[in-house]
Amino acid sequence: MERLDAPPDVVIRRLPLYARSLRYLLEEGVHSVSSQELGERINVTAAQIRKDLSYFGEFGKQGIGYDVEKLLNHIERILGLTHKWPVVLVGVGSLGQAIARYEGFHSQGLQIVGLFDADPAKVGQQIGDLTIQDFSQLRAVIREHHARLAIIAVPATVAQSVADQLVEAGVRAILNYAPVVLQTPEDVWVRYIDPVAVLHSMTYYLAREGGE
Amino acid sequence: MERLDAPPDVVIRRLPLYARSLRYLLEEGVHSVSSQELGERINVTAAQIRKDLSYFGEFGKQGIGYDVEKLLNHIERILGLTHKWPVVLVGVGSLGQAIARYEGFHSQGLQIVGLFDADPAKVGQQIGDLTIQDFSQLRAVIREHHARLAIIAVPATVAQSVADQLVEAGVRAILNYAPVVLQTPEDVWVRYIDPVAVLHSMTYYLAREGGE
DNA sequence: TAGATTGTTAATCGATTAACAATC
DNA sequence: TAGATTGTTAATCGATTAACAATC
Repeated sequence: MERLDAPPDVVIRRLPLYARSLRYLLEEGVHSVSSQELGERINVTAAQIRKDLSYFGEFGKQGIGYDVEKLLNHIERILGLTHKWPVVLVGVGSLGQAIARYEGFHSQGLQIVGLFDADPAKVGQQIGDLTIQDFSQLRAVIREHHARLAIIAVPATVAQSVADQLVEAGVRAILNYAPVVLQTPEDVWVRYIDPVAVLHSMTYYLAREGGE
Repeated sequence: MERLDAPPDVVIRRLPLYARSLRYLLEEGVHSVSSQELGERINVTAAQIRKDLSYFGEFGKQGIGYDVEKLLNHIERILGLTHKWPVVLVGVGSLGQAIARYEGFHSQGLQIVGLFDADPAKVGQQIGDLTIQDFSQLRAVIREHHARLAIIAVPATVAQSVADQLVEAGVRAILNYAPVVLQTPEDVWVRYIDPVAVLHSMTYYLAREGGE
């Protein structure tokens, strides 16, 4: 049967994990996988995987499971990963540099097309094959590459202002590493990378366990 | 009334965001805040904040709101942030270096007490006031500092093996930056920092919006 | 006092899981 | 065919929201 409900965001957030696991399986030379097996690899129940996939179609075979490559292709198409996505990166401190250098972005369809920093001493420096540019170039670069994705890796104090400029220049989705909640128009997607908050949520449990 | 239910993990994961927002308010010299105002800052409903806090006690005053400093202190106590937490960091590539250099950990009660890398060329190098050590020292350092928290920033291929060693050495909570799901005993907490997966979940929506 | 806002209960909403007919 | 596993429905579980009495 066909599904017409818009898939919930929780489901969308799991799809990239399914895709990644399938990529690993493919590398290992595994051709077929059941929802059970896939679930064990990523600590998700088999029922959840099947339910999630059912929002998008029927990709498996009863009695057999899923063809790894075919399912991967389906999920990549669903996620829009059939083409490269241009991304601009704002803030080239040590974190920004690590992001710029990480080939895990590039190999996964995310191409950084612009590096920006407010520090005049940094502007002009080369990171890989990109040159750090001044904010004044932000708009032009975003337009030129039709970038709709941006990564913010600036200090918390300026993150909101950077976000405003990005949105103004046409960015539609922001991955924010700065420890502040951004206020953006509702048609702009914002997600957070917040290791300190995550660690603080784990100290809660550690504080309650017996310390040694 | 008193609450006896264990607070759900979603609630625990929001507490650090409340704490951070209260810290900003404190810096701004704001002494009192309502659940409404706090909620607007972090895009959470007032009802949710009040409900979340009710798992831990009564911290506000009807008609007034919350005393910023008092509520912050309460939440920090709940999260176990009244003392510093020793953390070991495994993997000192460019990401690991950025983490090691980030003072946002240190200022928030997270003290990196050991840096480890498999690359003999890196062992002995100094990052800030720490020297990169060989894996053979992992156990000793974890014991010495009673570290129960670890950060993994190694390549995906070795992340599981590193996790195994960490757990074996007594680590109880892991923040994993490697793009693999870790298998650990159920009394070990694992959380993920996964920018690629997050970006891939946003491309889903962008692919469906009108491109320009 | 009147107005504001809490803490909590009940209602709603949404997500996960269990179960099983369909079928490879 | 018999065994395995899908896709889907219904049941369960859990989280969010609305509403309001209590009270500062």
